[in-house]
Amino acid sequence: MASKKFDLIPLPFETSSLKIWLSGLAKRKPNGDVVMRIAFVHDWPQDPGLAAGLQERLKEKQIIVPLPGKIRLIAGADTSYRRPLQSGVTALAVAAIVVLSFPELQVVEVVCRATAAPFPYVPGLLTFREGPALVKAFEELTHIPDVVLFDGQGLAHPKGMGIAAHMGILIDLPTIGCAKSRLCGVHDPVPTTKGSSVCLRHGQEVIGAVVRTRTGVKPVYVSPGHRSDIEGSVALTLELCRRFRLPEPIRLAHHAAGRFCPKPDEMA
DNA sequence: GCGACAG
DNA sequence: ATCTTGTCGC
Repeated sequence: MASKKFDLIPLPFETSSLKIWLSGLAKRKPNGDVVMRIAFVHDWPQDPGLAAGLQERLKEKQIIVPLPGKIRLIAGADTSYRRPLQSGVTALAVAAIVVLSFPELQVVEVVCRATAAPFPYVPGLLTFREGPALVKAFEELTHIPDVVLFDGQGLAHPKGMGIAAHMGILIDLPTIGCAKSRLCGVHDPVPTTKGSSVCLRHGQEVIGAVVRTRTGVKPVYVSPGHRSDIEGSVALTLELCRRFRLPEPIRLAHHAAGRFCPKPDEMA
């Protein structure tokens, strides 16, 4: 459940179960709880070829547009792994989603869920390893964020369908990809001062930006996922980097996923 | 054929 | 990502 490092606060404004229920992005669980609804549901292929094919079909649904003008809730999502209790068994993926108020950045909600992760890590197919756990976590979220940040690429992916883009289409919300290293694309050297950024290109197309979030510290790779654009993604990412290299939502999600201890009965 | 390669 | 303690530096 919630990581005890955080103090969950009540929202200082109107965002309730009623609101998400009316938005159409919610569903009611058997136990009565109103939580987020996954807008696009699909099976998780175990075959790399089918996975790549699915990315191409999802690409047609991707929309690159400016972020919403009013942002009150921002979420960060991250996944950690835990070695199986017995060797030779499938690894466990632990997904965490932390919702923060914006611009205060107070923790509003934390959800952690674990699932088996049979799909191996393959560059370009990261979503098929982390996606199942992330979807399970999103289905328990009781607050609908205005934008979600992921620890990986969005548009800056060989097929333009990095984990931020893929998940954005599944939850039908604005998303941003913020990766710690490069997957593809080329770029000029990034000025060493905080706030500097250069374009990340793939051929003649600009697919994202390399952003210096801390002076003298390795830059991060930012690219829009779904319903967001490059400029807005870079600007918001910088606003979310208060004292560290990574934006606060992702840092907190990373921490939450790492310390979560799943009980035997709460994994798929 | 030889590298590169999110987490 | 994960296996892992201490340690160098701002």
